[in-house]
Amino acid sequence: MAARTSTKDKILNAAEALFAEHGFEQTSLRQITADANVNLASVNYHFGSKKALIQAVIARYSSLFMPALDAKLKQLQSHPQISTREVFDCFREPLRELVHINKRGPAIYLSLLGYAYAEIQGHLRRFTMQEYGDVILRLVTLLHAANPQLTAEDVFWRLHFVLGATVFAQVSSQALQEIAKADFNSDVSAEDIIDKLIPFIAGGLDAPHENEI
Amino acid sequence: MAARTSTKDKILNAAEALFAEHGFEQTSLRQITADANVNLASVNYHFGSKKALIQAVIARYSSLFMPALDAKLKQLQSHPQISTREVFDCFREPLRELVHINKRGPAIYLSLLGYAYAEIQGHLRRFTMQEYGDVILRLVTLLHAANPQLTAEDVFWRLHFVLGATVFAQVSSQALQEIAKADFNSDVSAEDIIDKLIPFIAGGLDAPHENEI
DNA sequence: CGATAAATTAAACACATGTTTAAAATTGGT
DNA sequence: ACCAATTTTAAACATGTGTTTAATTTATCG
Repeated sequence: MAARTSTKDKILNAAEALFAEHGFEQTSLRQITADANVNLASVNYHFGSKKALIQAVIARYSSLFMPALDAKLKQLQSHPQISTREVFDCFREPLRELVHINKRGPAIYLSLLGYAYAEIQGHLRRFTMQEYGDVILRLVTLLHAANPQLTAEDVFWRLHFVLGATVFAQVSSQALQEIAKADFNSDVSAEDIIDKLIPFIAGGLDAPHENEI
Repeated sequence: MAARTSTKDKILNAAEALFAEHGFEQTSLRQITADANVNLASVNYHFGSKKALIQAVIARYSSLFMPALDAKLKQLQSHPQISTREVFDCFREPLRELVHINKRGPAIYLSLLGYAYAEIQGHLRRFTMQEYGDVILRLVTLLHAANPQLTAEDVFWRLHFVLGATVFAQVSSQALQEIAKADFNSDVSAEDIIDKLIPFIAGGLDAPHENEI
């Protein structure tokens, strides 16, 4: 037997790589099945539809990441004093654990989240929100505890700015890495980007509120 | 004559609204021409191709925005002391001026930039960079002057985090506005979002550099 | 007006997409 | 080894896409 991995897994592996690089809608089933060395019709046989495949790809990561993040957040919750930085550091290890799914798992998952958030009209976002809404709630609560000077609404908005900076950086990471290589002669990995990102988003979240210019 | 505006402008107006909402690839010429009350073939007649239409839509905004931004930046350049906040405030008025193209011009332009940056493989980004590269350079230089404690590379990365937070917030602004309305009973306009955004990105850019966790 | 150019139109084109079908191949259990 | 269930396969399907064509209409101007 030449193929050790099942057809289903071959599809998932090929799909997540292509989805992370080009987005969901821009990736065709023919590209996926060609990369996976698998027949075109097997996607619909094993998953039912392309939409279901997309959800399966994301679910495989979320089901690993979200509980791990939740555990970290719960642990932090018992602390008497909480800083924004500590909250975001909770993401680091659960993200790293995603290498068990794929060597580039952390970057892939963030890209997937970005596309899921931006592309499909609320569909995947709503799915994630109702599946892991309690994790998000805990996250917002902790951030609010770390920044009592902000209103709950300000925390909400800044959290989404954070999400934007993160997924955008990840989605366009390849192009940015090339530019950085050309302009600064520096090699930055996906993890290096996260290291650069965390001080930025922590600083943004901690910024004082201002009413007008 | 029922139509005062030319076919070319009707196409541009319909296209930019659809592009800003759904992205370039997700918007079909048939949607555009239907919204514009115009024949399908007229797009290729007036613009040559869909790609050329996309560039024309963006160019109409950039040719107004970029010189205005550049003027503001030049003006700031003569100041003896420069803060990050002052640099970003340079964006405010040029953005507002875009209402002369469209009432929702500022939001549309930011969305267009977001899709241009994320969707097409470097094509539009490279176009913008070589057309307005000097403006970008002036921007980076000023940000570096405002943050001499950072390396040039750190400024580069943080600037792209800023760009990510901005376009992401704008692209998903509609969904976020609805959530904010439901959760906090607040009405926030596109301009309100920018008001919330600027302290955040200034705080992120001013954050101290850190080597490791 | 009348002729020349410009613009609009309906139709077709060539191609890519997700999905379905029905036959063939493979597998698993007794 | 056999039969039944599962899986794989090639082909077709229906639909949507950007683009082109050729005919018609509208505008321009001597």
